[in-house]
Amino acid sequence: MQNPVPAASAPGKAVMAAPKRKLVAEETNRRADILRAAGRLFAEKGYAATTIRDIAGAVDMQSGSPFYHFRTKHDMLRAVVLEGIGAINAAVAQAAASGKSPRATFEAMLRAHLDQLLGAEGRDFAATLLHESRHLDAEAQAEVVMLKDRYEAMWQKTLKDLKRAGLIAVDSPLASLFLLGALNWTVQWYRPDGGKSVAQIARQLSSLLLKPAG
Amino acid sequence: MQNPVPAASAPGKAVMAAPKRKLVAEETNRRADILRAAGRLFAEKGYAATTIRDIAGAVDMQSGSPFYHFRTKHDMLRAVVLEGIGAINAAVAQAAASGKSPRATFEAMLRAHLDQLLGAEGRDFAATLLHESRHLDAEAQAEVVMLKDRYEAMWQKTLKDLKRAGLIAVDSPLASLFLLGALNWTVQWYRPDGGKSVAQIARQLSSLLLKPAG
DNA sequence: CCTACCGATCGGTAGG
DNA sequence: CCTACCGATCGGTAGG
Repeated sequence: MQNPVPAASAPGKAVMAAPKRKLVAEETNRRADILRAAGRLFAEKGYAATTIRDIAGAVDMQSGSPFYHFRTKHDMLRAVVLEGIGAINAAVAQAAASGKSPRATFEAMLRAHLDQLLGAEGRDFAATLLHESRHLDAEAQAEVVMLKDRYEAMWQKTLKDLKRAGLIAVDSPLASLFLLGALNWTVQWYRPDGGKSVAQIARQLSSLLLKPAG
Repeated sequence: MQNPVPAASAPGKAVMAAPKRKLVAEETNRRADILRAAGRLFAEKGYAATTIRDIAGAVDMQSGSPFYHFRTKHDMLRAVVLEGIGAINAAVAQAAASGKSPRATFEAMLRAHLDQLLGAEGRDFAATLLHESRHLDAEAQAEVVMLKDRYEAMWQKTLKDLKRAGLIAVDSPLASLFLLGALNWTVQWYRPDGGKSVAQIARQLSSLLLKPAG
């Protein structure tokens, strides 16, 4: 949304069509490069301790150049955080709609959430979402809160399904918060080269909360 | 440990004893004031976004004066974080040694942990411990990791006791991590003026994890 | 603990 | 997207 097409590539004659398309794609990639680098640095050092020069250097730009793609540093944070919650929401919603049994659906949702938090593609966006959202301005924070509420409601609904199926004793909102806490805390201790896979962690959490099968 | 007695209060004659003692007490209080203010600001805005001028202003000092009590901003962070983990450790260890039944001991430990995280006296130190420790240097981080490991071992032992008493199905290290995640995540959603008290939260988490009584 | 200050660094911009 | 730059702010210090 920010400078999707720079002023430099103003509309030209028909002969310009091909180069223009390529330019747009390159610019989009550059923007995505900056976002990935910003996400990694925000996750590693925190938003306030990350400088524009850090981000620019990570994508081999000069310090003023990121501002061609983003208006402010704050806009980068906003984009990273929204990417984080968007990816988690999409992944877990897909798992929730898989049409399997309540227990299998629940485990698929746990896996999806953990994949986003711990997997290489999503973890920097997720960590920034979890730890740096307070640096957003009030408007962006309200946006994030709305998306978070929607996300938590999805888990609340899943707990109700599990209760109805007799697989869980309590489906209070508090139970959702405990569950999300156990999930989100994994970013503090999970190591990719540790003994446990994401699928194993999901299964153990499931078996801790649900009644034994059969 | 940092400037416990400033050079200004060098040993004098006997007549100096009383004023000197008072001076020391005042200086100690000033240091504690700074630490509380730093904890609050670190918890609210994060370490990197908090300036020495913020902290000095919060205790009505000029911007250079905190350095009379602390060598660097980093030393303040270290002191805040160590105060945080020290207080949690002490509170939960006391609950663990209460000599009650396994279930009652467990609930007392949950309450103690949550009191430190959510209560007015400890929450800023605890939040700084949980969210800002990454800004510590390697040496201080190792110190914190050691204390954290000791703390987690205490919970691990408690889970083993519960297992032995037949109150819990699984006492793996992973279960400890899930439990601590559910506990530590409360700082993200708990509101003092919300509907639930710390004791209620502790009881609900206990009943979610333990088998029904009797 | 204050006054007065310093060098370094920061987010952002004008003009190309 | 780079060059060159600006005003603001930062952690920290010397001297009292």
